[in-house]
Amino acid sequence: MTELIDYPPIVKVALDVPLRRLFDYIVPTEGLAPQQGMRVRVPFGEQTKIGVIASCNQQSDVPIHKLKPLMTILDNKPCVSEAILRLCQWAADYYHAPLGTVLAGALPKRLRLGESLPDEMPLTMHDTSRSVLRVPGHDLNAEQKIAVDTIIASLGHFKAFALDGITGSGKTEVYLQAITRALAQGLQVLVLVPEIGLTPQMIARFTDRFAIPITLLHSRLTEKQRLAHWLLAASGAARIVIGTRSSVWAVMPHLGLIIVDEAHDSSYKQQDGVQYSARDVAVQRAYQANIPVVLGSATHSLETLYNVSENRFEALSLRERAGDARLGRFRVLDIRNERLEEGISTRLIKEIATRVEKGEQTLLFLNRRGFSPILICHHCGWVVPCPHCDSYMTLHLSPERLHCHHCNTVRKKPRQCLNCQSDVLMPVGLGTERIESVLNKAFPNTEIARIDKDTTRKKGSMEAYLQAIEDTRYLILVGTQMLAKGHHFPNVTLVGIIDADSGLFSSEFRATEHLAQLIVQVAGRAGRAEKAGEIWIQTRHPEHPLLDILLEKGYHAFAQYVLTERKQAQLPPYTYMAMIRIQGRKADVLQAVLTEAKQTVSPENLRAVRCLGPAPSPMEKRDKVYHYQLLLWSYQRSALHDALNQLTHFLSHNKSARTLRWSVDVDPYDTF
DNA sequence: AGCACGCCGACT
DNA sequence: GTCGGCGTGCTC
Repeated sequence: MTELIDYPPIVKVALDVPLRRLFDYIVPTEGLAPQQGMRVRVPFGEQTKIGVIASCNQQSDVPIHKLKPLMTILDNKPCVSEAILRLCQWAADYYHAPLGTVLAGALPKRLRLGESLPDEMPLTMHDTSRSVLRVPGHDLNAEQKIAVDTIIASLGHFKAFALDGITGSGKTEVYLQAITRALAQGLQVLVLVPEIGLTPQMIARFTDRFAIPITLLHSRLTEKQRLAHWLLAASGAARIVIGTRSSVWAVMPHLGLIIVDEAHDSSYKQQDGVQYSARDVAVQRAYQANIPVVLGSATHSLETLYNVSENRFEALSLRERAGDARLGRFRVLDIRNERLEEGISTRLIKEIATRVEKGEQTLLFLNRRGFSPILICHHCGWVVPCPHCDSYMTLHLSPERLHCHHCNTVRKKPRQCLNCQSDVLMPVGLGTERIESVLNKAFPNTEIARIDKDTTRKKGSMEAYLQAIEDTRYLILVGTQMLAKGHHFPNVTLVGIIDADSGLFSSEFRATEHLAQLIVQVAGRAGRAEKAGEIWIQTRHPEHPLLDILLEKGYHAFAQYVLTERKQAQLPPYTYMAMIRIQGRKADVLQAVLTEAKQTVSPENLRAVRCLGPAPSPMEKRDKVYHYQLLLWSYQRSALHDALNQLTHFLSHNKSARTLRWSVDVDPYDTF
């Protein structure tokens, strides 16, 4: 036993390396006492790294001669609070990610790089006697009042709410009044939004209402600003924090309420690195902190609606449309055998023309940018491929080029077919640019705005477009679904969904859900009091049951129908799904590694977990790299979890797998 | 992920 | 001769 007594104090440190374990270091006798959540600088191989102490005063499994002493303890009090460390530990476990990587995503870059915390944190303001309100709230209708009262009554304990409110139903007013009460109790409030640039109207409502500063956390901040704002939240001085995805990790010592606005939005799912869902992490955070969380949306995800039906979440409904807003009318436009002008039916062109004459705006959606997805030889059928991917190059017109949307390769548009030297190369298929050009021909004297990734790349250009649209400087707007997020366009009286069929017949299992969300979102965003908008949907399947249910009975009936389909197909939310993705330069190696990995899952686990693959990803080769995947799903979360543990264990230790890139995606958003 | 080490090919 | 390609191994 003497060696136990003589064993020096050690700390377990989480480092941002792709190794799913902690590293033990000897604590030098000099200096400050280490505590959980403090940052340390440690030697690591030939380098030094900054990590976070995950635990203290523990035994090490590593022989003492292999342990190195840590270099410095960077903090004199924990930089990561106990609550956030616990949340990160949960996430590391749930998403099968290294704790150090999760923690790295939770900290501002400057803290990750070792910048010291200020000695004196800003003093915390807890003057609850002073009013936090600049102006009193609006009068509430009956449903709003129930919602606010229910949320307020749950302050102080865990409860998850699905606040269901169409645009204009007064969801934001419910947030504001619930927040007012939380602030009056001296609590901090965290508001998550999909993209800060798309919510200027909401932020304006907050700053107009509250006399206290609103602290923002989003990607457009400089690192210096981000650190300052983060510190305000961590000190408790910031009472209201509005932020995007990664703000779900912000240290907030007096957190009392979390709101996730537009909770169905896909931008809450991180698609690289640790593939977490900020919506789900927010619910877990509320659970751990024993506080309420409100998920707000007009088109809740099927997961959320399922949680409501299972009584895990409580539904709060705002069905009345407050004030002057009116929901648009739907029209299904059967385009079978119709003459199409570059994808747009003459009927839709005519409808646009009547709006243009009246000076009203039209909004057209197509979820593909560029001019045309392929360029094909009219004589031999040759299509211009991407040299690095298993895909074809998208034709763009201004500037004229071929562009691969998967690896960003750009090349000149060829004059002739490289196969048969024919000079008849035809663009096939639709993109936003093509829609724009046909409308320019049809409406030569009308201003047309195209809004997609190509036209809004520059900082502030989206905001500029939104302002110009509000000022009716454009009568026709063409865009991808980024145009559908967050804005209300009162002068828009016509919305066109150019291609509903690509959503109805996609191989992605969430495609119909996303199409329905888009349709309902745009229906709520267009129109005003005296003139409700019309939503025209072009399809070759006007009798499609999903379209019929959505338009006749609404999103909820649609959601129930799709849920029964998901149940029959054994898909989420009835089953739990995960995806292992692996990337490398040799397809056969990827296939072999995943095959071997799959074989290591124990038989008792495989009985409860279904495993599909290994298979090449939908686009096998992307940017010179091959992608393979293993799809797993189970009725039992724990069985899936165990299988993932076995797989990640194998991949971490297997010789050929260690040199490859691989990732785990729990609750994948798509199977791509 | 980084970084070192080590073994083969084509260049000042 | 050696510079540098990337396969292999390791990080408390």
